[in-house]
Amino acid sequence: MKLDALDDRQREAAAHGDEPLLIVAGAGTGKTTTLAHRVAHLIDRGVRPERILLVTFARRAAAELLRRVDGLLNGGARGRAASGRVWGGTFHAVATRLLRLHGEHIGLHPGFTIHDRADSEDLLDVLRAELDLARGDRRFPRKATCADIYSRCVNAREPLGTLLDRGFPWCKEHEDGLKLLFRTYTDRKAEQNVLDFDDLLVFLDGLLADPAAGPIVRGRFDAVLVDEYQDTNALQADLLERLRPSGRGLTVVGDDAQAIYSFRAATVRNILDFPLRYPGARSVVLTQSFRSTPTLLEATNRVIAQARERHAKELWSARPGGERPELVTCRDEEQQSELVIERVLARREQGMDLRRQAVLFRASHHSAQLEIELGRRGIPFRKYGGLRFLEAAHVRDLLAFLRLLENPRDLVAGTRVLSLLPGIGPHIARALLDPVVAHGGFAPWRAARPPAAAAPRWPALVAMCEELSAPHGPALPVQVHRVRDFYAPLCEARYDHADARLRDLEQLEHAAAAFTDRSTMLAELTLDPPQSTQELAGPPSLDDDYLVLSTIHSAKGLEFDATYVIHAADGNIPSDLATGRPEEIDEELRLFYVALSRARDHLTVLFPLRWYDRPAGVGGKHSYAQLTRFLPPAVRAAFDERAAAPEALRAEALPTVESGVSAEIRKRMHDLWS
DNA sequence: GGGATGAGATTTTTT
DNA sequence: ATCTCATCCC
Repeated sequence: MKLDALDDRQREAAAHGDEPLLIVAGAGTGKTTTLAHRVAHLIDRGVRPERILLVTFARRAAAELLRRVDGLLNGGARGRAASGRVWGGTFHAVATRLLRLHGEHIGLHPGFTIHDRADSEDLLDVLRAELDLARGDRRFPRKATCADIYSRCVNAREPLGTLLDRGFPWCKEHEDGLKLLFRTYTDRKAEQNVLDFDDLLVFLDGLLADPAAGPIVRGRFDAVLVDEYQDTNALQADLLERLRPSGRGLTVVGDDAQAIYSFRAATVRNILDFPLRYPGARSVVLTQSFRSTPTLLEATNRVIAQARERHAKELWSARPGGERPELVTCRDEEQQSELVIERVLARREQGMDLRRQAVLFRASHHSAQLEIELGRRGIPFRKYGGLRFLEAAHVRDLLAFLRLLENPRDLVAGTRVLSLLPGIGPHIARALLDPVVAHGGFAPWRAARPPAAAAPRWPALVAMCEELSAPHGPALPVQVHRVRDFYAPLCEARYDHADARLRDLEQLEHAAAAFTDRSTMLAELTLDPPQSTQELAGPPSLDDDYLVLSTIHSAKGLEFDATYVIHAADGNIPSDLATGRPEEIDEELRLFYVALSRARDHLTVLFPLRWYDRPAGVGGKHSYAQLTRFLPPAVRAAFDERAAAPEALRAEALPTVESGVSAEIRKRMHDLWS
């Protein structure tokens, strides 16, 4: 195994022995390369690939890493199939696999279905109504807030009371109601053989803690490697300790300067305290950037230096100088889009593919105007983050059918399916589902009497459910096809643009062929949802070129030759919704840093002066924005500043010079109070 | 009890 | 613009 492609520190990390290892890897310092070499090195030293567990933040990251491991090992016979044998995936995906294999040891039926966030919210909503919590003069938290609170308690391992005090003071008065709700929620999931995202981690933790089963699961692995460790939460850190109690064989990689998932209960303490948790741990810090030019690093180093709490580390680069980053002030959003498109096309002219360029933004809707403009000009793009394929109602409908077939006791899925029929709402759905839950199959429906409006479609539904839930039913694409046929008229009756929606479902039918079975398909779609319809259709071909649009969160770990960070106005970055506490502002700063540090050669930060608060309606309410607080003069000095159209700015956007009259009026108003 | 309608509040990031 | 909740009619 050759490690000479690495620099000294990378090599030290890759070839490190068994003791716990922390790799602090700044942006672009070759983290993936190092991790790939470490995995290859382990295999080369005789560790069997199937005894290596590689936990990444997204499945794509695991696949990419293992591809590189294969590349490194290609010479030796042992490595040939490494990518297929190493355990790779997110915490949640790995937990699903282990629980299906070993969950029965702790009384978990392996046929469980998984509720995603929206399903959890639906169930909480039903229970909130059932428990009559919405009664009373004080408004009970909405379902999304309830789900948020629940999830944070579980992932941060924090009692409800203190969590409410710190994060949700306005919900404190409902503490008892929330406790009751969460108790009921837990019981109901158990009855339905359903696990939510958090349960996957909780039950794996329980499995590992079990005196009989724990050693068996632990014994499967010799090495555990975790990427993006700065974005793990307390529960995940405990899970790792259960997996490697002494820390031997454990490698974690991350960068505290890029911790951006505290809203999901991630805590930067995990990476900061790793050496305390595992005494004798080796720490390796990577600071040489192989990505950005020194001129860009000069700017990004200054940005992150503003963080209140951090491990100081200056990134440096051996690359030649390069172009200074630009900060461009625009009149408004339209001009910002103009400018981005102009730059993007100019760079494409010079030979830089669209996919080497990315537009990044804080919130998903920040790209709406740009998307329209790109569409108008026929410039292909792919958007990552924000509303995704799986969140569309028609896709959720179809998957609810499949989940009900997989697990007839899944009441959330069942309610969704039955409510599609005319005349059936939550109450009747519940009455029809109860006997199915008791029986564990659809036979009770043969004799059921649905309301008259639903009666014509009923026999077809029952026949379909019985046929497709049978142990040796038809092939998966055929199943999806059958469901789609049944669903089509319901979809047309219910939604606008039904034809476009049904085309999406056709895509889903094609995609179904790639999965071994229905259970796998459901789990994989839930745990790693396709970002778009295009992505579901398959990986883009090589000659397929498109501009990347992405939320900053979804751009984590990626790099581009040129990046454009749009809407760099205070209120957007940092988000107005996250400026309450100093820690929140620090996280927004790290988020801005993540955005800026994606660039290899060219970086443009854009700031539109005029900002529409609401999607432009009649009259278009707007206000004038301030530049993000993260670019004070001392930091801006590392940027080239320019205004997109100075004359336009003078004309309407900067009414700062007061006339003598207004000064006089102000003085009078002032004197009024003295 | 289902479903349409309208008023009022809320609006980030995602496994 | 979208979600949530209350009201009213079938």
